[in-house]
Amino acid sequence: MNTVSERKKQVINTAEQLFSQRGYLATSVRDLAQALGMEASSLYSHVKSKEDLLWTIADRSAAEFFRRVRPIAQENTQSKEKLTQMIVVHTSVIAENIDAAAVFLREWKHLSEPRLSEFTLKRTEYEKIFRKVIREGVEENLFRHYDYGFSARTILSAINWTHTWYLPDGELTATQIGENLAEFLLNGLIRNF
Amino acid sequence: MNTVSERKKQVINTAEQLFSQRGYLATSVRDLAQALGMEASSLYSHVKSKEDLLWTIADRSAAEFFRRVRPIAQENTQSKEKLTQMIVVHTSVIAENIDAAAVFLREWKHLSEPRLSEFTLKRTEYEKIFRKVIREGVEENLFRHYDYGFSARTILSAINWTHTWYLPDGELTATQIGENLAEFLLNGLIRNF
DNA sequence: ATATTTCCCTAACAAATGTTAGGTAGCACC
DNA sequence: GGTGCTACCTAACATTTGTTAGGGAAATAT
Repeated sequence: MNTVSERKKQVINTAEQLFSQRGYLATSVRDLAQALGMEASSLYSHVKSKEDLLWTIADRSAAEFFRRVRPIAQENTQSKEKLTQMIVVHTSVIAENIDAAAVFLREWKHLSEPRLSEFTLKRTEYEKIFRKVIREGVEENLFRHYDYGFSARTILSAINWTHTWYLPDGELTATQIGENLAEFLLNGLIRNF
Repeated sequence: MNTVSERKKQVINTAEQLFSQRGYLATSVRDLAQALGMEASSLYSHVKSKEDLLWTIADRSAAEFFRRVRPIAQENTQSKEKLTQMIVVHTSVIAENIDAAAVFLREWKHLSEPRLSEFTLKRTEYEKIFRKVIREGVEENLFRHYDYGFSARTILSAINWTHTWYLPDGELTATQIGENLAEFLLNGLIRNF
């Protein structure tokens, strides 16, 4: 019963694009309807409310990050390898779902309670995955020791911002960008001799 | 003739706070007026339009980043020292003007033309300051070579995100956070032996 | 053939939006 | 004592907002 009709998928897709490009508040229900070639009220055959759409998009995007990144953190390999892979894959998730990711990263603030709290909780959960691997690396004496939250947030910030300039048809593939990011963040800008 | 009345300063200040906390579009003129203890229409004695407020805040914030960071880039010291200082000072500007910086970083998208273009131009200008110092470091064979835009954006993203979690009364001062960031970004997470 | 479901419509709603018009009370200055 | 300025007011405006009510046509299922 959790199947989503084809038309509803189109609605969600279009919403992702518009929310991502213009922002959630700057996108009216009428804008969205027009982009779909229907009247505003017709949207309500597919969706309970505008905020429901925002929630759907944000929640799915969150789920995708968990689905792809968590398994890596649980592997039994070196923390350096794991963190590298996590950075690469996180970058890929952004690149492959660029609009949804933008909504996930920027528009979640417009959720109202209790979903807002639920969402921020998930975000913290996700950050913890990174913290844990970083802690492992520190305990192996491989990573420098900063506050774990600080390290995790710094890394995630650097990756997340790619959503503002990543071009699907640019020179670099998402994986290449991810690999560059991983190298940059793990080794720093300064060369070691 | 460029003096700003005391009351107008209060208006701008309050707008900074509200735009930063709730977002530009989510803050109505009536919200702002209420926070100032006046009626919505009274705001227009001080300000031409709501968007004018946004512009004022964003433009001033931009000016402050230029004013504080550009001189460092022009110093005649080692690129490593310069970049470190630029990271520290950029972090301080955010911390010292946390609301204005948040508006500068997140809400500028709601400017309309021609100011939108003017603003994005300034942003690119600012990024170039970082690019130049990074290029210097690469040419001195001190920094690793990535695309200069990539390096600049990665560094700036990591710093800029601090605006979401920086607490004026937290454990770390802005300068300490900046120094940590500089060390992290220049040396990487991995220890060198 | 009938019933149900899917998908969309027109029309309307109350509320909120940014902004303008026009006015008033208090103050400073000549 | 009049002039002008500052800082606010009430009232109203045209639009836009998200959403609901109620219905209709076409496809699908029974």
